[in-house]
Amino acid sequence: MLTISQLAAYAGVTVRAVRHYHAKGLLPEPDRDRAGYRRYGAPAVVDLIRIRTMAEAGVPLARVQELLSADAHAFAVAVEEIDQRLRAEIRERQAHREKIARLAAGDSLALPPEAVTYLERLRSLGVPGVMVDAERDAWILVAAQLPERMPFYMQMKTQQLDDPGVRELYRDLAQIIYWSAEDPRLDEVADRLSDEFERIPVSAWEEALLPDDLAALLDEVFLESVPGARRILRRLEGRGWTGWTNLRPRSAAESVAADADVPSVPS
Amino acid sequence: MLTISQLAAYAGVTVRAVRHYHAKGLLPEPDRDRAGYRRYGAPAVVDLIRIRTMAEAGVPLARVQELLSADAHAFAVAVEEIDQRLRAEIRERQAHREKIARLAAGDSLALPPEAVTYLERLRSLGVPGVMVDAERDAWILVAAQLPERMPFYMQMKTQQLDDPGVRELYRDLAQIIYWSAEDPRLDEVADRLSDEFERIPVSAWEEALLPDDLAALLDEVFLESVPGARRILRRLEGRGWTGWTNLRPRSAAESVAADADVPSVPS
DNA sequence: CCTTGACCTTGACGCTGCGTCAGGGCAGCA
DNA sequence: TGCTGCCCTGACGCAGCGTCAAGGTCAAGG
Repeated sequence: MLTISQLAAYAGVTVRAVRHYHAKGLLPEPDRDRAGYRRYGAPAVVDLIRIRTMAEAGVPLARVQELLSADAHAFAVAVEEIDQRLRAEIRERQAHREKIARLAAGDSLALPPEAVTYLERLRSLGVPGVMVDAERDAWILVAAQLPERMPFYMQMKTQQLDDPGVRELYRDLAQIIYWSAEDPRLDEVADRLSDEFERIPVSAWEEALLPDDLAALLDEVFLESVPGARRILRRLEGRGWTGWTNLRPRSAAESVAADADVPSVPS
Repeated sequence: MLTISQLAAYAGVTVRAVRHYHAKGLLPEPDRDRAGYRRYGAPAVVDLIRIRTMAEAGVPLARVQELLSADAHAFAVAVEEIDQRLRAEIRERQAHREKIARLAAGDSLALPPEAVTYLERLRSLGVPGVMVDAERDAWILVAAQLPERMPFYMQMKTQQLDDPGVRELYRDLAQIIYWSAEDPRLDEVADRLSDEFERIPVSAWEEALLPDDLAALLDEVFLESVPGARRILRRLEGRGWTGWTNLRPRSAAESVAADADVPSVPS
């Protein structure tokens, strides 16, 4: 007769595992000797090896129980199911590998590649790091909400950068992050922005509207990260504009006031 | 300002997950409103999306914490380590798939293929199922203890089956499982066994000895599963044999009595 | 006879990443 | 005032054991 540690040694498992299988009902509790020790016969070793074999094949212990006493058909079904799970887990991990490979390559996983390209272009134009970071955070929010519209937005933004006037404005605009909340130069920048906005046809605003709650969130990012933000917005309002993320001529804003589901573009 | 459910919705996670990240220290606890509710600003959404992105890349939460504030080098090292773990897990699951595929194919995973072949041959010789099962259980024990010697044993047993006399003896021997413990025909079978054993050179015994504890275990299997086992052993002893699994002429047994590490062959 | 060391017993917490109650507070609406 | 819906904390549950903790047993040696 074997003690629990001998049994465990024969099957190549730990004593703890054996007791666990007892507790789970996979292995029947054997008789005890007068000291209360479990005493096993040879069949227990065979049972235990069977359990181990299934467990090592990736079968969850709960299913080992059924499988030990299943007919051929039920067994085949169960095995197929387990194999499916294993395949899914492998695919999952492969996807994880790709993701962390992209992480290692320096990509921000929270953004699609076209957004990364756009941000790099911003940086190469001389826009300060903090500003690019703020812009990046804003786009992370958009990408999380509307991933399918990211290519559209990025194409739009990239096209805007093809205009030298916009590029220059962008570089100058970027500087405001260093200015105090009441710097008078803010008004001048706001006016140049307003002039630029007027060149954009009304239809383009409509196309790029974001859901109102998301827009509010992005406005908040702007207001919190840029000291002069509030003054810029006030000045723009004086020039007939409303909002920032969902920027619109006031007239247009009134006409679509009830409609909140059309996306727009931030910053 | 956002409530916890809004924050969660923006990042595409559950409320429970957000609280979990707070508890883990991954995401800072925000200020509360007067009702004690957590109120989040936009940056929290970005932080949360970052955490989610790493977690979905298979990074354990404990490491997400370090990685969020790691320099480029530490980051690369950590990523490499995580990738290694993922590769290992994929290999593991692929091995599991192969194992359960063999299970589905009807193989007994607890036995090497050559043992399965041997057992099938036994069955095809007309040996009753219960007997083959007992033999299988015995070999499962051996395979678990001495996997590297299984090819040797199986070759040996298979060779024995090439002898028509042995085959016939085996078929007859198999019947004893149905006999009562004191069936007089048992003595006759034991005598035929003894005759057969005498044809085996002493050197062959030595080569096939099993460790004594394993042999004792296998003897127990025999004694417990075959009613007439004890009577057979008594008769064999009268003919000058000792043991069963580690069967030896008594003289040989005495000469190697102190030596317990040499393997032998069961049944 | 006592001690020592190796083994045995049960019970319970720990790890991962949350899901899922349980029990109760707060806010707005009819 | 009650209903509904969201928020709070606290705690258990899941898989498969690892790892104490606190104590009983057994065989051997001094």
